[in-house]
Amino acid sequence: MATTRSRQEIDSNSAGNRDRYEPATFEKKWQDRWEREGVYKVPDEVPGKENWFALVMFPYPSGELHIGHWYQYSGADTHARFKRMQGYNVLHPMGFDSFGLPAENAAIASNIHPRIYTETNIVNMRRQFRLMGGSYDWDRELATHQPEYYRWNQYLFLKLYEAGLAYQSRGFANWCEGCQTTVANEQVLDGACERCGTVIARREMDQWFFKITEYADELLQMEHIDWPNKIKVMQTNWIGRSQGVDFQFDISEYGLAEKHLTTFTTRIDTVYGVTFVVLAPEHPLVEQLTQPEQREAVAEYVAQAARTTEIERTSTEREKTGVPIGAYAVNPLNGERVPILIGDYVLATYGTGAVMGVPAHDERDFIFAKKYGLEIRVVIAPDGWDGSDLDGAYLAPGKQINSAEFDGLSSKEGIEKIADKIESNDLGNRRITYRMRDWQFSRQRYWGAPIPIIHCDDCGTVAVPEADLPVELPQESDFKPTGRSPLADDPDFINTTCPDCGKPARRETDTMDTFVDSSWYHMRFASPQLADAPFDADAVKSWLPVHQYMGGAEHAVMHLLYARFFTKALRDLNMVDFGEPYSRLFNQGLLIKDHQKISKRSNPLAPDPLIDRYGADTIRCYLMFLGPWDQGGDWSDDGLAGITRWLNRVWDLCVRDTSGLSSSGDEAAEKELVRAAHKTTRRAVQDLERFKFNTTISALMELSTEMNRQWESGSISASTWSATIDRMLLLTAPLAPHIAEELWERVGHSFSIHSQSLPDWDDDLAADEVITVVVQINGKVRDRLQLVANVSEAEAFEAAFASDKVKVYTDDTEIVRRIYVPGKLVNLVVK
RNA sequence: GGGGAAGUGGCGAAAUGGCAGACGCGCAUGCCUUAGGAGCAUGUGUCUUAAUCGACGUGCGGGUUCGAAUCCCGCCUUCCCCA
Repeated sequence: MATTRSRQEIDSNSAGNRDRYEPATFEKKWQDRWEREGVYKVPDEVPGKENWFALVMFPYPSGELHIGHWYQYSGADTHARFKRMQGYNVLHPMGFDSFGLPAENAAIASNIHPRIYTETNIVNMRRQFRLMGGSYDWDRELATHQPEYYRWNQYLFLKLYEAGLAYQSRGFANWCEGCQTTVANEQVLDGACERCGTVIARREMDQWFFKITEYADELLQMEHIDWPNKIKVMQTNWIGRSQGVDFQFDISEYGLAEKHLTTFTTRIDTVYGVTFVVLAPEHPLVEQLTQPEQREAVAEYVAQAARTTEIERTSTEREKTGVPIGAYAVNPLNGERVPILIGDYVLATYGTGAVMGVPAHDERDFIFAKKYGLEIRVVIAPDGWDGSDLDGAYLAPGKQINSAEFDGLSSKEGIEKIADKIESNDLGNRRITYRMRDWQFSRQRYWGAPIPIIHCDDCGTVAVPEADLPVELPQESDFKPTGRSPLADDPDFINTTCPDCGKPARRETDTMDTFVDSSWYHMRFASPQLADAPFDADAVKSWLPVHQYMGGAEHAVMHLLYARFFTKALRDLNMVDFGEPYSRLFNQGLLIKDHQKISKRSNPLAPDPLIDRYGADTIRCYLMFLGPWDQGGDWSDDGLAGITRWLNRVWDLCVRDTSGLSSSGDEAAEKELVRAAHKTTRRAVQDLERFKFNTTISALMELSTEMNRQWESGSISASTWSATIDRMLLLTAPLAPHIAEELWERVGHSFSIHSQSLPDWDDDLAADEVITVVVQINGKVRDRLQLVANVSEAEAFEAAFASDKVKVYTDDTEIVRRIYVPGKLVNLVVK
């Protein structure tokens, strides 16, 4: 330091030791003192204060906070600080989502044990969160890879398992070759792995599921939560509720055990238009129904379908293919015998894996029928249809024709009446299906919470007794992925005894999806150190549900859906008394740089050098000033100067020598300054509440300009000046916590500004005395009048007619209408 | 293909039925300075003008209204989600 003088030191020396804003000289000092004095420590209850749980989605410990993290976390911190200064008892905790593939893959790449890698990263990121000036209560920090945390993951799993909400089942799972594990449907984007982009394959294996579908209908109820509509729409679409009918075709002629072939349709009104039936290639009856002469073609097609991804199979662009299997099914409503085909656009996992082919009224069936020369029979007549062939499938409602006794009904009535007939004749049932599948949460990887299950040859699947939790991850396992869980190759881990019969047994070796960890972490924050339960009932009552949740929209149908499910399940187990985890949700936008998402791997921008150069407050404010927080922004260094200048100006205003100010200033000037202060307070408080940090900063910039102007006029009293300084600092504190604290001390107040209340505003003091009334002629602005604030309508018109600029347009014309908007505008409509 | 969000100066943006472009960047001119990646002042949508006045102006085209960036309809473009 003695030899390398900073630019700012040189500046201040050459400027005659002027007192300048040098964040490096005090930011750390305040961070240390906030921590030492526990400014952000929060007890569960404070008399006279309402609790406010401000939760921001916790990060993966990837190693470095990048500027995108800063964007997310400084906005959330600003809002939490705002709420604290509004008088709430604010819980704003931080933790680490420290299990999972990113840490594990990075650890493998650098050949370090995932635990060492993760914990090293956490140390660094905790340091960086401090540099940012986050108002976290570090006593409540949690990390999901710690046995103290994941034992409760295992505990909650057991509770769900006992309640029948977790189960193991064999079936086709989404296999990611890149990640060497299965992933849930929610983690497949466009047929590829959400994490690594590898195309997902189908692989049949034993997997664990949570019965999220049991809550499908309740998950659709979102009127009572204050969430962005966008997220609600995405969840609704993901759940994909559709009402339809299971309808049974007769296949008894083949003498199989199964006498019926069940199809699912949402358009039972078109049932008289069925001219074929399509099965998914994986449908269990395909094998038995296929006739000898078709066997070869069918086998080939089934094999080919198995190699095709689900996304390809259902793509609307792709040609629909299929092969007949030589068998027929009888439509019991009209006795018609129609061919059965297999087609890969039918998925085994949706509905019943079989659909009735109605080419006249379904696009895919239409193309399919054209291609294979199948009959296209119209049963829903379009308006004014002349009986000629259709150019394409007719999907809209219409009138039933060719539909036996239902002819003449509207298709809407047809849906109900035909369903009634099917149910009363025992040919099928109304059924609701969902696009959403159960949540497949077992992973064949090392770095996750072991599923606490023991497999015994005699007793079957046995839950690990609660007293034996946690089932700890073995420290010394070879953690490299092999296609099955690395735990399966660790004899010390896998070999155990059955809790029921005591004979040798094997442990389950799959680990849990990390979304299990994050489905309840908000509850753990209420009592993070509790040793004998996942959470303390009283603490949960104090803090939950989360008042304000903040984070990215990319979790819409993953974390946010899973957490809602978990909360409802725990409610039904009488562990909590609410069904929604997050009462209010706000999604910040994405910060990009050079048209790319900022991430550690692809496009890093490290904040540490920026802080060295500009200070944490400058970076925080700059990020918040880019634009509305929910819209995201584009990082560039260009605009930083504006924030630097503003904070310099704030500094300069606060360190001025006020000894020359008089005890009574000029009345008009004082009024003007007070008005500016109250207006700014109103704007800032209202905008902070709505996460409009950019306009909050604009308002504060305007106030600092106005303060300087009034100072120059020399007619402000010492008391008004200092009251305005206080107001400005209090409003700046949530955004720029360090400079606000430093100046709060310098102007003579005691520690800490962050324990103060935000100032109130008085609408009367904020009101202008003179207002500008716009005069329009036929909607065009022709003059602007300066009038007293409480001007009457008559006076306003009188003033308007007196204006020479207006007279030009009103002479020799007839005024047909006059509009008056109080305090704002006069509009004269002339002819 | 379906659903959703958005489109405003050279740039980030503000205004959600009533003065378009607040605030900031950049730029220009001037002041201060040995110096400027510092500070201060003034100006800055386009056309026209010496300057005013005036005209035009919120992706494009229509509509509703005394009045539309804002509401409605159609189109184009970009982004997100789902196929």
